[in-house]
Amino acid sequence: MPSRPKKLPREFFNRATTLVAQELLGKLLIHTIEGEQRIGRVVEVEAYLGPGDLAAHTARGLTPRTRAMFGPPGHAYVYLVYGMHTCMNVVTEPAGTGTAVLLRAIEPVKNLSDKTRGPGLLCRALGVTLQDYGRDLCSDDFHFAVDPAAEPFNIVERPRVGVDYAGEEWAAKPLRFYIEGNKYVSRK
DNA sequence: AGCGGGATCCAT
DNA sequence: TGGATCCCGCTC
Repeated sequence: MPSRPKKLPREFFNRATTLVAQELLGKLLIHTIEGEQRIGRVVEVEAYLGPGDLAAHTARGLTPRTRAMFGPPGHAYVYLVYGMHTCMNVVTEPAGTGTAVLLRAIEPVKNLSDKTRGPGLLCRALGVTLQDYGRDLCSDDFHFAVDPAAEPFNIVERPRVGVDYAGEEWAAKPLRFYIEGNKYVSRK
C-alpha cells in the first residue's frame, strides 16, 4: 500500500461541477498543518452551478467575496457563515465560470476529531480558516487523493441544505450527494 | 455609514 | 426552537 497516494490533478476539477462533486465522494482530503497530516474521506458534497444558480454565491456576480469562486479550478473558496463557521468549497470548471463544490462532511481517517459532519465542523477539524481563501488544493500541503483502500458505494442525491432563499426551482434541484449509509453524513 | 441576512452548530 | 456572532452585499 502506498504511503503517499497520488494527488488528484488540476484537470480533475476542470470538468462539469456535478460530475466533480460525485467523483469527489470517497476521495481522501489531505491537509498538512504544523507538520501533521490530517486526512479525511469525503462523504458528502453539494454542487453550486454558477451565476445562473440562484443558490450560489456567484448568482450576484463578481464581488470581493466571490473572487476565488470565479478563479481557476482546484482552488479553495472559503467563506464565513452565520458569523462563526467557515465553509470550504473546491472551485471547478474553467476560470470565470463561478462554480464550486461545497464539502459538507468527511469521515475521519487520520489525526481528525470525530466531529466532522457538517461544513463548519469539517473546517474546524481540518484547521481550515479564512486564511485559506483562494489556496491551491493541488499542492503538497493540501490536496485530494485516491483512497488506496476504496470500496464500492452507492450515491444518494438530495436537495441542497439551507438554500430555500433561492426559490423553489433551485432549492429543489438534487445537487447534494452523499455516500449511502455513511455514518458521517450530516443529515439524513 | 448603516442595515439585515446567512451554503451552521449546539443547548434547551 | 432560538441564540451566538460577523462579514458582506445592498441601500441610503
